[in-house]
Amino acid sequence: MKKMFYKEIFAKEIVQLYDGKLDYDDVIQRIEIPKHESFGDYAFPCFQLAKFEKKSPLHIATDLAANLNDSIFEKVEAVGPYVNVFLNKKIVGNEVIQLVLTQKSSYGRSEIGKSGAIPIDLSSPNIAKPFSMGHLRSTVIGNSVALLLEKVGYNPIRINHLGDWGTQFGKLITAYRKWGNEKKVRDNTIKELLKLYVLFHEKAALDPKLEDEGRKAFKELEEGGPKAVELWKWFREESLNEFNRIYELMGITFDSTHGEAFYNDKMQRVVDMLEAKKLLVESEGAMVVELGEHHPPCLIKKKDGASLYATRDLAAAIYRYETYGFTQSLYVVGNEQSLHFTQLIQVLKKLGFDWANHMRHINFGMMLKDGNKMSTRKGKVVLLEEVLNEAIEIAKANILAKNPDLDNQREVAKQIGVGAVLFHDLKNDRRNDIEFSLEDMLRVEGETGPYVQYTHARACSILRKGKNQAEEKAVTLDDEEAWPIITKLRQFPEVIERAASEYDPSQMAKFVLELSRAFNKYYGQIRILEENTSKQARLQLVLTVSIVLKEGLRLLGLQAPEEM
RNA sequence: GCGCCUUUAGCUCAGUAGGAUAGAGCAACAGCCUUCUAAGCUGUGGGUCAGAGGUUCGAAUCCUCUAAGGCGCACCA
Repeated sequence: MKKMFYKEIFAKEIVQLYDGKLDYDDVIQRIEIPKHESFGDYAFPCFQLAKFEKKSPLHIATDLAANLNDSIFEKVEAVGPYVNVFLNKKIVGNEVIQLVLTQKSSYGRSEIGKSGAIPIDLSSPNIAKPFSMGHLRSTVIGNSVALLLEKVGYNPIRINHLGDWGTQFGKLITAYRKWGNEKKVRDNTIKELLKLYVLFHEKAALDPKLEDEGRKAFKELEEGGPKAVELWKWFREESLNEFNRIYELMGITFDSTHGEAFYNDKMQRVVDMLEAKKLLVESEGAMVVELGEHHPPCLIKKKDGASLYATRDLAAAIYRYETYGFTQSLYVVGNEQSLHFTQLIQVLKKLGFDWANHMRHINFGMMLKDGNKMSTRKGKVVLLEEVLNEAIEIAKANILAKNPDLDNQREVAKQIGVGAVLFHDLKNDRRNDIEFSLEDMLRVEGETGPYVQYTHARACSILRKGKNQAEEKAVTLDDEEAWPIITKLRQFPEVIERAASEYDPSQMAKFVLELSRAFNKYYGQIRILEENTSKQARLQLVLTVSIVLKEGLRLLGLQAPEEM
């Protein structure tokens, strides 16, 4: 992958001027990108040098500025204690544009990951419950993290660790046996099951004995009781049908859908290992692993002998290591489970598995409703499918109003509606809690997915009218107004690297917004299709923007329609 | 009670591993389509960066304390 080393050139020149007295790595770290365009493309603050040079930073800056010269710099100036350099817009602009034009959608790809396998635990909805907004976050963030990691050369393995096991199914089976109606459930599975689940918790609050009954039913299931298993299979299958519809809408696929139940026969081995290492102790009737003063113990077996969340996750972690030989193992799961993952990693380390150090909880904030957690148990859920469909309807209405002759209206409306919802979830730091707001989620103006998609479609429209002249031979662009676009295009590979290494799609979301803004501004200033000597160069710029926007959107899991 | 996290414009958030005048979007107001997609662009107003100390040439950013809010802390996942 060819890279552009403008910053490195700047750093090298400074180091040379100080002839061994400065450390290159130190200098490169200190170089910053100024906030204001008027301060140039890179800046070097001279405060640190003042100490051993025994001169004022202003003095040093002036000296440095006077002695720096490289054809790549258009201007070097000292402003107070800073040395600001301006890159040669023609040379750099041209290099960037040609680079993107040759590499196309692989621009920004790297091999940092060396094909290392990274299983990513994402989405993981609970069977027999509706796909809620909460699971949207895991799905969308996890998918984008996978795409980013793939772009930097890793081999991500998307695992949908379905919540298809556990006491909750005992509860559900109990509820179904007591109050369920087969026909109703058959007609409207998820909604009816949710009703039963909520009902169970309402009744259990009054009659604690129900909880025991639920636990007993789960025990029956875990021991393979045929009637319980039959019900469970039914609930699972119906739920999967519903989930698959949503995944298809969002364009997300998985490499594995081994849910928790898959580990049912793999848990005994974990228990044996723990026992062999004498880590398992009895506490209040349950079997636990003590984790010292700093953490509460990790529950492995309930007093009735049934397994728990941690038991299954331990088995899954080991299975993943043995199956994939991962370089990292990620869990895209909400903040509220951070204790669970620290316990999980601690227990694995106690078992002597060094690879536990490569497990990471990719945590994210909760979707709140009126400042509080949404709880399935209380029936407080917003259904993702309904939100997606509403977003698609809005997109359809917009198309009808703005571009009624558009082909493929259904498909485009889907791309835009889904794009709005996904982007809304990705644009902010994943660790922030987000207050559920249908209004915000369905917005299509401003900092939104549709805004970026629109910008891309706009660029495509110009290219169509430019009759592909952009594809022709290299030419030189000399619009000052294009510089902010060039700057953004240049940063794309760095943004990818950073977003991938920090598992942070929001950086990519911000990037595509900024590139869109830069392009839309340019669009307002320059008449691209005007017949003159600049036309072809401008069209090339437009082409690069469309390539990078499309690729940026793809890395977020969004489609980029060419017309909308 | 213990642990983790959050607090920046009316609202939602950025703020590049401490640096030059704290930025966007939304909302409000005022402009821009006979000419490349107005899901766009331009402009105006709006801030004691929760509060108090400290470290530093320099703090929204690091440290300490205080306040408010959230999440977690044994047989749910």
